[in-house]
Amino acid sequence: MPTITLPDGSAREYEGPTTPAQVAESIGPGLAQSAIGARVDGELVDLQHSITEDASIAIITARKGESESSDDALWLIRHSAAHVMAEAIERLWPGVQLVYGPPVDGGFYYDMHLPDDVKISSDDFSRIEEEMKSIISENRPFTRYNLDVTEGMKKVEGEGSKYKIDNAQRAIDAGSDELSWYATGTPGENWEDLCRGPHVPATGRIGAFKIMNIAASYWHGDSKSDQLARVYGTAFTDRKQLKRHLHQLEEARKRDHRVIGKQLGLFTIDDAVGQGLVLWKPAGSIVRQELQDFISTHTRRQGYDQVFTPHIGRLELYRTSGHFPYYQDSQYPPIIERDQLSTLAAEGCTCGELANRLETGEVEGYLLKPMNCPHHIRIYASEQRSYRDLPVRLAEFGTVYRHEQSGELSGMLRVRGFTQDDGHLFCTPDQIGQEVMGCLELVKVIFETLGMQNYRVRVGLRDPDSAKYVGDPENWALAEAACVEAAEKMGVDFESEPGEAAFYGPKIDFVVRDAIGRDWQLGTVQVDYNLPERFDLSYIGADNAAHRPVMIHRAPFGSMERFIGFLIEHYAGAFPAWLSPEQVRVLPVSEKSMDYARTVEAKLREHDLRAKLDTRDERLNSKVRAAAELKIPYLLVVGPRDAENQTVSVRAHGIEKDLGAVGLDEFTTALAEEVSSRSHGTALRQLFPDAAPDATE
RNA sequence: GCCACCGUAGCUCAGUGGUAGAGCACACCCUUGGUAAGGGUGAGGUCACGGGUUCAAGUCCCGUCGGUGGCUCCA
Repeated sequence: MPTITLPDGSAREYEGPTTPAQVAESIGPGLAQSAIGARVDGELVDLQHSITEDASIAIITARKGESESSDDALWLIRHSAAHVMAEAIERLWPGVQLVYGPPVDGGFYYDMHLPDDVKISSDDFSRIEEEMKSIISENRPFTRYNLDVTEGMKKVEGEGSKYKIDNAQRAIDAGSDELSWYATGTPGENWEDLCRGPHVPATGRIGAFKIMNIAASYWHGDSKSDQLARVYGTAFTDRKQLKRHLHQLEEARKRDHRVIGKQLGLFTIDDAVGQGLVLWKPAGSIVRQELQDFISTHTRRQGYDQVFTPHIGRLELYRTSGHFPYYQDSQYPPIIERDQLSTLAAEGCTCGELANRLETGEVEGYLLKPMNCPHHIRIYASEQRSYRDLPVRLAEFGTVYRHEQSGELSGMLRVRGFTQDDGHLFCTPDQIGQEVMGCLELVKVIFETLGMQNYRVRVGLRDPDSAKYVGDPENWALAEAACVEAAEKMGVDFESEPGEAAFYGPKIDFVVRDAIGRDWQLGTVQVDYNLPERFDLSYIGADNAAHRPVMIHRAPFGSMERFIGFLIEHYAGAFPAWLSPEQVRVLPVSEKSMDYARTVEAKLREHDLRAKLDTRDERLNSKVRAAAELKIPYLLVVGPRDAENQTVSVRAHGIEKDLGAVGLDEFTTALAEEVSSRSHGTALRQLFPDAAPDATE
């Protein structure tokens, strides 16, 4: 006689074993009809799941129309849609071997191994969808049945798919004492798949779906293993939700930094220069320079010293640091002097030998620097250091080059040449805590100014069972505690991830998500015991003996390329005035007002504002439109009335109307103040308190 | 790097093996205007590159380069 507790706390008793379906039925026919699954004691299950003991239960329903379905509901629908898609594809292309088909963020996919003569392309999507529609319209029940491990393995092995055998074996290895199948219909008659479930009660409950994309994947995520085809789709309770989802995807694509970067003339990547090498156009350079100035102001306040170092360094330097040859694959090849090359060529040296000799140091060369730390380390080592000098904090916007795999390159977010807001701190072990804290404070100040709230913090700690780490365990414990404490004090949510530390020390990473849903690591703070050792760094302690300093690497924003790529998407190109390439544009109503317009422009420039004048022979409508598309924060319309009164008629980005006229001096002062305080929309709020305060966000 | 798809004017994109297209942007002319495209005229092309098939290739085939998405990688 199980007692079932509902989410509202009420309890019901049932005769003998029951199911979520029966529970829903007993509550009401409406609920029974819209139920698609349940959580029993927190576990997601089928409606037919057998409940034999007291349990708490929450019925999962598919909400229609405007209200959004819960994550659980979408998970069930998408997982079930993956099955339907797999069945459809198997019908269309017999011989396809299914591998694995889970729901994911925003949809689902199914990995499959295609016979050699089968290729699925986006042209086939409508056929797949038609087939799926027919399966859905048959409204066949998802029917689960279980076999014990022996029987189950016998069945899977009999069917002979190595992928399914592997899946079954993994389930058993993970501790399952039985294997389960889901048939869409009657087991033995209809299509079925090895699957742990759960699913919606019947195919008809998949309200709306769409095949989105096809891509390749590797079996077990191993690039040396079988290549699989991955078909992506998405599914919702009904068409309305699907339509809204597709619309959101379209809107998100408009924020894509590559699209906006082109529209606003911020940057370009030119094949004539090279893959993954960003050319900052004048407008983008302004954004970058402003941001660098901003960051520099704060690092100076934190006691950093600015340094500059060259773009290349001797190979020996990187042999010492260990970067060469360990990361050779992702470095541009070494630069070897011409004389040396000719000598080697004359000796008949092969490429393989050359590589060997470069590695051993018999042949010397230069490396396009993959990291700034060795250069900074040599600056530290250039003087004798006392404990009184520590921490030494060196900062540089240092450009590094990494030969990333071509398939990885993506706009400004993954490039081959990039400038890190790099810094290296050399300190005593007991200074680590305060220094890590300082790094996080900097991040916090800058993210707050930029209005960035949607970032995650990851604290990478060592795996206690692994021996791959350098440095003594006591120091590690100290450094890890410092990182965790700093993250806690920063007051943001963070995840501790054991095993994610670098081999040389724990780290804190900042992760953001781009317009199309991909995660990117921006900044990082890393404690390092390794490099001071490798470079034999020291300082003289109070005891007059030499001691080893600890290094902290920190690039709180990662690279200027990635950070600004992300920032473009964050603002959808509508930068706050202080960052905006063009802060204010003057629009004369007609040529007759051109003289006054020039006075206005000159006045703005006197206040160091980035102002431009639209001199085109166009109507005002056209000038407003052009400026609005460039997302310029402030537009000043000037006509005869304004000339007479020494006023400007203001329009602000995001507010699609004339806000009214204010005195030229008044406007200029207010905007100059907004810019110098790096605030967002203060001039607008000051001059036009009635205008929507958040409209420029 | 792997797989799939894509590459046509500065940009966004049409284009059925048979004369290379549109809109925007650009130049010039008309227009002198008060808040998201005033009108006209014109210029602009090695259809990514290299081979091949064909009487004929932007279109079909092969290769190379580049881009996009995913996978893998990321000190």
